[in-house]
Amino acid sequence: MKESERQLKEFGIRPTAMRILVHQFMSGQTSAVSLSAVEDNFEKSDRTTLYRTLKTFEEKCMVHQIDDGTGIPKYALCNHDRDEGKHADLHLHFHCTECNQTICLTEHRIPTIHLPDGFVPEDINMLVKGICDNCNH
Amino acid sequence: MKESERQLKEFGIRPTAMRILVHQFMSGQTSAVSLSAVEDNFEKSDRTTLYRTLKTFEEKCMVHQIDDGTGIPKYALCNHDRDEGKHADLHLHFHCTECNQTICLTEHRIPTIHLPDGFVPEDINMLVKGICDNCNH
DNA sequence: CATTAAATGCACTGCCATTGCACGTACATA
DNA sequence: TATGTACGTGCAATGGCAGTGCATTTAATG
Repeated sequence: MKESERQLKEFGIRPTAMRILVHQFMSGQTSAVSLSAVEDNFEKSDRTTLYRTLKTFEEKCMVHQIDDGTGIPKYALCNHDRDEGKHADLHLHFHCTECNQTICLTEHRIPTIHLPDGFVPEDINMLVKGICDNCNH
Repeated sequence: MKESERQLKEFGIRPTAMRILVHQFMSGQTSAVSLSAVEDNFEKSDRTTLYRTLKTFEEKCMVHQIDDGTGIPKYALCNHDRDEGKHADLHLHFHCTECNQTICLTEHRIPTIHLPDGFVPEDINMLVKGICDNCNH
């Protein structure tokens, strides 16, 4: 896909074959993916490469890392439609304890929080665990 | 302290010497502690014992586990003053990226969230990262 | 084509949660 | 007091997964 290549360039990432494939893969996902998941999808490639690929994507703010409480970091493409600046991941994340999938609820902004005096917030992470729509039927 | 012993019994935990000590230790903490932190404080005892001690405390709902994004689980005594039922940890957690401490902001309840249709919430985790009061001076 | 930087693959380290097993200790019951 | 049983503790080992160092390959540039 030329589209993936274009996107990569847009974020200042050199569009290598591997990176294009990984981007395509992530574009096709409805939920966040773990490194292992990517690994399983590209058995030909090395774990380290994929690891660093995701890191690069993250540094360039093309994907954001999600901590869904499983201890295994997940990654998802950022949604830059709405201009969220550097904090492109300031939305709600939902982790389904049934199917073990983690999805971004980009519609649901994290409500503003008032902290005690002297506390300066820099990043906010909000995670809801439960049963997702799919598993509820 | 007889107090720690009393508390343990109250939660249905047999008050062994080790458990009493761990409880006392946690009572004296202002921030959440990791297993390693407890370990460092009780060099005489075994890591496994402390690990299982914390697990037991958690199962009996005397402490709650906190995921502060560091990948290392932290534990803190639950605040049962306000009756939160099983969800005694439904408050905000703050992780200071400077001193690396994680504290419970029990005053700050997590705001109610409206999820899309079909999504059933069971647990909510909200974490703010930033600079704490202490490190700000 | 030559030079240089970046990307990739391999081997390895290391942290830390978690588990299996054996031994010790408290508690209940006769 | 003896004895059995469940629970607590300690040791050793496993295993998952993040992260790193280094050598090799690939791509970009003049």
